[in-house]
Amino acid sequence: MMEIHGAITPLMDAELREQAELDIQTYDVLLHVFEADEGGIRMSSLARQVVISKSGLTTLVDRLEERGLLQRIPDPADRRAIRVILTENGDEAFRKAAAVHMASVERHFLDHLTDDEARIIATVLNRIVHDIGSTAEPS
Amino acid sequence: MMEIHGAITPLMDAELREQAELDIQTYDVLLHVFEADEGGIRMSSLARQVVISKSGLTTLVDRLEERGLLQRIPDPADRRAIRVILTENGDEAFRKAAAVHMASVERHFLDHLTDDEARIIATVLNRIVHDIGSTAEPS
DNA sequence: GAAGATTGATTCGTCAATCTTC
DNA sequence: GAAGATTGACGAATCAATCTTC
Repeated sequence: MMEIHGAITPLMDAELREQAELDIQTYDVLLHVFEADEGGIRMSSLARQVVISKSGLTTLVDRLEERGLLQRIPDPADRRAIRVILTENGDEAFRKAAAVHMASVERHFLDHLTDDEARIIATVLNRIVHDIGSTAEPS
Repeated sequence: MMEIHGAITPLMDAELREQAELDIQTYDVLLHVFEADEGGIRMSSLARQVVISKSGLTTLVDRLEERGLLQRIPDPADRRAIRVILTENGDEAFRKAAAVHMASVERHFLDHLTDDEARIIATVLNRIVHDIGSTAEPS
């Protein structure tokens, strides 16, 4: 699995860069902001969902805000917190990137599987995600 | 799969660091050097096998040579090339790390699968590795 | 005092350029 | 001129420390 991930990720990353001007890390961030919708999502919550540290997310959001894809807004309920939302441009860029990404996943992964295999893999992976989430919660 | 990888890799990386004083990247490099054995392996060949650039590998091997785990030796057949071999310490460190890593893989991954599922996944992943290797050979 | 977020120092990876050997 | 490897400049991620608000 490590090998697959190591082989496929660079391919998808390259395709996203070329066709959507986004790296895969950024795509992941935009995805979670997109899914949040309505009032956006907290920085700390976002940092937990993507594979990046809190401070790493700060600088990444800095860059995306400069590019006009994201916007920071104050949290109405907690003055310590900052919420992040997609701009018009960010929404557009994400939708375009999502199409590219879906095509990548299909071509590099799903096309190599039968339906039965895909079902089994989905089942297993979901189970592992669930198991890990419940047991090994690192500090 | 991205999610699993993002969740498991940090766990295994942390365990390797704590119990074997190696990060997962380094483990991967030592593994390939270990598998080469007898005369070692070329830097460029190693760079292709692990997920890292040529120059990134140079600096990583620099650090591992300073720690006394690896050693550079001239290639007897090609004076441009440099071969990398494990030192005694490197061999010992790798064997220890391998034990830790195997235990991690079992606990975080294999234990969540039935034998049938493991077989199917192995089959599928091998097929994908093979397919990718034959089609998308990036320049 | 703890949670949310940022900043600064350090570390490491990548890219382009360079040097040597084929 | 191409392949093997290294170097230096630059970008970005992590950790610890800091500031503000709860």
